[in-house]
Amino acid sequence: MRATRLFTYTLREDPAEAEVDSHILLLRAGFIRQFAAGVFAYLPLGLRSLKKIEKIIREEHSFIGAQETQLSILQTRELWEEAGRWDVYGDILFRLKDRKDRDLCLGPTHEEPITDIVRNMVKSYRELPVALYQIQTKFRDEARPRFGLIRCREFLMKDMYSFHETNEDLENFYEQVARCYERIFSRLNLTYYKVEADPGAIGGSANHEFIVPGLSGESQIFLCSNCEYKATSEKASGKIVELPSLNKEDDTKEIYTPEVDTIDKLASFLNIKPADIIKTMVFIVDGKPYVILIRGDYEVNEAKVLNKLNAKELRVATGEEVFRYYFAPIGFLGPKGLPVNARILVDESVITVKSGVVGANKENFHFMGFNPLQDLPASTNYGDYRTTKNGDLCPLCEAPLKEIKGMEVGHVFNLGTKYSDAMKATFTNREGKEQTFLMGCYGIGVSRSLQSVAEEHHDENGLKWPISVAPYELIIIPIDYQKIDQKNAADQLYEKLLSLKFEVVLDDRETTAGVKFKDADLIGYPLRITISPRTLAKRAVELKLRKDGSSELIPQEEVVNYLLSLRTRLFKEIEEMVPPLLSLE
RNA sequence: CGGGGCGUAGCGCAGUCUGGUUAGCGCGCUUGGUUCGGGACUAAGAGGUCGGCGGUUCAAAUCCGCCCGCCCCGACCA
Repeated sequence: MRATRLFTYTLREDPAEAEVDSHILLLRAGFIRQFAAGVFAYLPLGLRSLKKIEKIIREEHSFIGAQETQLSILQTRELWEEAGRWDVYGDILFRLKDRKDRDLCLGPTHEEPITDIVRNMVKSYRELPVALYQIQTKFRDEARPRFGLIRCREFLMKDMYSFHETNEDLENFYEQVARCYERIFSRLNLTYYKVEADPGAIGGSANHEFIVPGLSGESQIFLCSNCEYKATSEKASGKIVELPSLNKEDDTKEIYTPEVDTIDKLASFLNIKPADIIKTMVFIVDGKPYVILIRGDYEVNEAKVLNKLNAKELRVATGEEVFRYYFAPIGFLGPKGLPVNARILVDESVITVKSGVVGANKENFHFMGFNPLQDLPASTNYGDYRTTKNGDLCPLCEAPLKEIKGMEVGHVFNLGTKYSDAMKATFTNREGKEQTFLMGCYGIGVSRSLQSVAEEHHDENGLKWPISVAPYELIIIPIDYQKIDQKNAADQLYEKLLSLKFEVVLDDRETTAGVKFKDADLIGYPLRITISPRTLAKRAVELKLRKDGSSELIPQEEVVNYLLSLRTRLFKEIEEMVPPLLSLE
């Protein structure tokens, strides 16, 4: 491609609308262009990189026997109602009507259509397992699109669904997909963590997210400082650090605490630690009130509560509700003297409080000296209902956990029979009986991955694409293309490299060398060849690597072979990071 | 959805508070000349319904009202 023909532009200044480096650079380098909040067009450079990611995804999926399909973006209400999600999915679903006033939506995900196809086509265990994927534009009317391609309303996603006869088979395939994802992210030269995640509303047993660190991270994860344990903040079950308790009181003692209705106020009013307080929260879970006791320095983890109660919906109760159910104002609620039939969940963290402060169920009063093991009924079950915090201990090895922020680029789910049950998707098993499919679903944010690569690989001058994702592998810059000797040398090399299937740009623009260099750095070509009177005098060209800035003179007659082996080497460096495929059983 | 900020040429901005000539600056773009290894210099140009609609006024980018859009911070997720 000649630079004079390349449909692009570069911006010298940062666009006002972008905040994150990778977003700024993708705009400045002419990879993408925004049309509306969370809606982008890909310009030729951006699309080339995106296609490279797709190609890697396709290759890796072929290794695990998955087949590509393309489901419709337009989906019918009826299908969504079958799995009960038309109403549940809410505002995030783009809804529209056709000319006959029928309800349709734009697919935010494709469990329903895929399950519909498979239940109609697969009737026998002999046809299993099946794994189908697609790379397709998804639509989600996000409450808050942000960070360019990171959180879009229209975005590219690879989604795959697998169908199995046995759970063993599903679990085996799940591991293969997880490995497939690790290979893909490795080939994109992304730093990633595979972390245990919460099954959440989608349900199912196993569930892992692939997180790239940084990027003003939307998700928080915990990494063990010692072992391999990694989990999302929702899933992580850190062990509690015991803190010294207050001096033990013989009995609970009522104290006057005027207008002290938060943990922070109470801690400073009594000059104690939040961990000396037992917090009493009220949540409305599927319409029913629940009291949750938790140590004052922890937050209730809503996902864990939902899982424990196998519930769908949860919210913090209002002050009125709390008073109606427990006859005490928010801020002064406590475990002593609650109605006998109250539903109570107690987090394990309260066990570490030997002499705690709790609400007295009366405005402006608390009790001191509450000992859960004595003062709560012996039948109390203790569970994990808290959000792990920085410094909690690893559940496997008890080393401190550290919290980092990151971005989810991939997710693998063991769905079990959630959708196949709801949609009556069955086949005949080897005993001749009807059985529902066991399903897995697996996603990669493709457009999000593109920006993640840009985020990890850039510097103050611009993008630094790994060769596997670069829109072009190489740019040839003749300092002055109008000079006949430079032009000849550049043209010759360009033609030769094209014939060898190099992805090469020739910067034939009539502009200064500085502009060409700046643009090359900004766009982030991994390799740059400079041809100038200086180099030609030595019958050589200059080769510069974007990733480390190193450069060397290469004799003209050797440059083609040198580039061929260099390209091979760069790909090899990436391949060496890729974990091996799991053997197929 | 709540809170904050912004909308003036392809991009970045000034002008708005305190209404008043032909709405300005830088980058980019066009043409000529001089340059030519890290975003050159110079001369001459082109490019605007000042987000939209309505109102106030002799007069509105500027004041008032309504609407639309974009960005950031929080509740959600690939």
